[in-house]
Amino acid sequence: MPLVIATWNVNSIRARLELLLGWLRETAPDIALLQETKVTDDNFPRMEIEDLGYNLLTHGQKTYNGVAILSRFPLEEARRALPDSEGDDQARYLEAVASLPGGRAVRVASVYVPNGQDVASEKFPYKLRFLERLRAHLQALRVLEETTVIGGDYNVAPYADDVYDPVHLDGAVCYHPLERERLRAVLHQGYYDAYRLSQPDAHEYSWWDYRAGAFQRDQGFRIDHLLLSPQAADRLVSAHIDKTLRALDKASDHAPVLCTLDG
DNA sequence: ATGGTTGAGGTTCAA
Repeated sequence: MPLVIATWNVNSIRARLELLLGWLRETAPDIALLQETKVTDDNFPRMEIEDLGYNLLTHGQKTYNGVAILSRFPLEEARRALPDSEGDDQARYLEAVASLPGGRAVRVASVYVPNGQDVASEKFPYKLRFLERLRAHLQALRVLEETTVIGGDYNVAPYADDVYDPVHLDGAVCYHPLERERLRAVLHQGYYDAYRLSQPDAHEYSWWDYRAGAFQRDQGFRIDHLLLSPQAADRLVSAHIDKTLRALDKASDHAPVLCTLDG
C-alpha cells in the first residue's frame, strides 16, 4: 500500500481551512505536515479535520509560527521542540511516530525554519542557529535507522536550480551562501531531498511572494522540502509540487509538496 | 520602484 506524505505551509490554518479541507478530501494524503498555523492549540479547528479521518497533533502559538501533524494512523512519541531549545519559545518543530498497519512505522516531523527576514537583521543568525540545531537532531535520529520523513518550510533554496534568478538572488535571504551551506550540511550527513531525488532536472518552486505578480511570473523559490532518511529514500516512488493550490483564490503563498513511499 | 500583498490583531509586525 503506497504511503503519501505531504508538507504544506498553510499561512494560517483558520484563513486556509476551507482550502485545506477540500485538498484533504481530493488529495487524501496519509500524513500531512503543516506549518504557519498561526493559532494556539486551544483554538485549532480540530473537529473539521478529525471528521475527515485524521489523527491530529498541534504545537502552536498566537499570531506567529505553529506546526501540526495530520495522520490517518495513530501518532505516538510526540516531541514539541528540537533539543537544546532553552530560551527559544517559538513553535517551529513537531515530531511523532506514525504506526502503520502491519507493525511498520514512520517517524515524521513538521518543521518551520525561521525566515531570517533580512541578512542584516538579528533574525538571520537565529535562523542559522536553528538550522544547526536541526542538523544535530537529525544526525542523532539517523543512528536509529528508521524510515523518517522531515517535512517543512526550510526557508532555504539549496541550489541554483531552486530559485528563479540565482545570479541576482545570490546572497538574498533564503538563498544566502551561509544558509544554503547549513541546509546542505543536513543533506550531506545522509538525508535526501525527495523532490530532487525524484526529479533531478526539474525547475519548479514551492513558494511565490504575494506581491508584484510573482506567481504569474513564476518568480519563486523551492524552499519547502521533504527530507528522507536513507531507509525512507529506499522506498521513494515519486515526489511532486502541487502548484494548482497556489493558483486558487485565497491561496497560501506556499504550494504543498508530496512524496509517495512504497510498502 | 525599498514598491508590492496577505494574515493576525490591533492602530504594526512578520513573511
